[in-house]
Amino acid sequence: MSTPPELPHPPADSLSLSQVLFALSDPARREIARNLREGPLEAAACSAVTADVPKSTKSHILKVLRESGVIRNEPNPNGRGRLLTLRRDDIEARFPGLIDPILDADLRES
Amino acid sequence: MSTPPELPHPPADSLSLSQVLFALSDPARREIARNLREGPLEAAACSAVTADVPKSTKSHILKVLRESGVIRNEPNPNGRGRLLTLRRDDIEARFPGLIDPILDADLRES
DNA sequence: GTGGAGGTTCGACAATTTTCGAACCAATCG
DNA sequence: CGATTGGTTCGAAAATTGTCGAACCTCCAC
Repeated sequence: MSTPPELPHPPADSLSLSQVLFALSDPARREIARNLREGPLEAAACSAVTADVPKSTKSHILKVLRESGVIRNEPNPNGRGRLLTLRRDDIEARFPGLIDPILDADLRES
Repeated sequence: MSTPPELPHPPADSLSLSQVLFALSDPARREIARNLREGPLEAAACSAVTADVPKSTKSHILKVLRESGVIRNEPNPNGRGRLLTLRRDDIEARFPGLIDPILDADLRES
């Protein structure tokens, strides 16, 4: 019956700044967001997290990003696995100018 | 001899994005930063935190902000108590465009 | 169907963060 | 000199986060 893993996402107009900043305050989570800048990716293809971390941990990382509204995580329409999308427009609409400086900054982070 | 409560501050060129974002991911801490936008303030005059919170707690809040490099906390040159300053230029130099959207956003935060 | 591969959830435990009282410190005012 | 004001530091206890194995689910491929 019900298409199962349809995970909950916060609506675009109720994103919380605290949650977004918190989610992006972690390098690993930020790296994923940065991976999605050029477009959606299959979860399995996310570098740096593809790394040597147990899948339950990876799943938790994605959960924080999803629940904060930073990414969307949905079943891959055409293909297997899940598709991750940066919710750039939603974030930009609610917190104009916020997302780019954050993702740009990592390029020169120590 | 040494003027005592000279608290340590991270140098401008070594601010960590993770630490800055984390510090600003908390509404109370963000509110203080916002209070300092128009210029330095005596610590005792910080609204919202002047609120009903024990001083040790308030001091801890300031510590997180200071150690992340968001604010400077120094003895008040002319006057009693301490002077808080937003390290706007330092943050801007290291993470261009980051600070304003964050502080602006609170105006419309739920 | 059976067997992965890909992924979520749950529970437990470790690690970090928060909160707050108590002790302490420095400067100012009587 | 006290005493008061404004503030930091230190524990310790509470709350939140992070990590990871085990169990489970689901879509393919065979």
